Amino acid sequence: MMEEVINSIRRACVLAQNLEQDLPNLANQPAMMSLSIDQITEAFSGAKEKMLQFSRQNQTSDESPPTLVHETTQLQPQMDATLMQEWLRSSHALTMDQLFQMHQFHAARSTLQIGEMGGRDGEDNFERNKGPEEMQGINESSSRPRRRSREANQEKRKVMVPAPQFGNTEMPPEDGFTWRKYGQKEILGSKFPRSYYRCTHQKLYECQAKKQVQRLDQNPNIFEVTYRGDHTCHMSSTALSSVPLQQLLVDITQNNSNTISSQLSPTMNLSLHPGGGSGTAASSGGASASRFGGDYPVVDMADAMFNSRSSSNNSMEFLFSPEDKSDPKIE
DNA sequence: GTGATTTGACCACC
DNA sequence: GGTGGTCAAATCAC
Repeated sequence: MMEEVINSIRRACVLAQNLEQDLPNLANQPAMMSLSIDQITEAFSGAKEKMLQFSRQNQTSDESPPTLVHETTQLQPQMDATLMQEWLRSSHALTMDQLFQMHQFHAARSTLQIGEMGGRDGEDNFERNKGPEEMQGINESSSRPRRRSREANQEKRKVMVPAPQFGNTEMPPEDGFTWRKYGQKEILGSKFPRSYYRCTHQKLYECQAKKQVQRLDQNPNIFEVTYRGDHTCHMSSTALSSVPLQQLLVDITQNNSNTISSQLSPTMNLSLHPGGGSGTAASSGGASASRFGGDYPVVDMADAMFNSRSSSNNSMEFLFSPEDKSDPKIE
């Protein structure tokens, strides 16, 4: 059963790889690109369905669940397959969005518009130009140049993230980047405060990526993470791209369904960032700066593929790198 | 000392 | 004027 899941994931990865290779050719063929994306999405969805099915089978057959996914389903009924599916879907949508961003970037910021997935150059440019504008504001006025742009509202990517069951449950699981908390605010109508994070390397790389984290009132075990802006700190060591594919595959092949559950516990993470990672914030008070433990195999693979900013054109190569000869099944 | 978090205040937007 | 997003001084942790 799990082999089917793995095979499905591999098929999806191959499709994604093909898509990336064809991106230059598909730049002027949105229909073809859309079709290709649909195929990849379906492939990942198929794998996800099988994985959930497999997980459910394990759950029903195992009376003494050793995995957190079982504990999760017991402790939080709302965190069922549907919710997980929705979360996976949202995460998936994010990665496809970023794939298009990548493509658009390499298309020399062409005027190509790909529906709602594209058209984010405006914000990017705005964000990158914001610095000087703010400096202008400082010069022109003694008051602090504080601007909440409408553009900032244009691109919001929401992801539902389950809260860890152990360790610091006040923090959402890590997402491959290091974040620095810069604010927290009580939100009207919400029981839980909203936390505001910016990229740790905002200054160093002028990275304008931000995220907001808020627990859902209905289900405190779920974080709603809203991402805004793009990471321009892709050359930093904070990118998930440093995660070797082998390790991700190991997560899948060795941990199978358990990986879905163990991701809920950052304390049980596999070591995805040798050397302790670069998250200086993570080492300070163990608070906001965070990283994924890397135990979301499918999601991580997708994120790794599409979120990777490690290189402008080798986000797939890091998954299917020449060094990755250990798994000849991947072609 | 350095860097992250906390938190009250400020400010833009509706 | 209310609300949400951000700033920045104070504080904390290493």
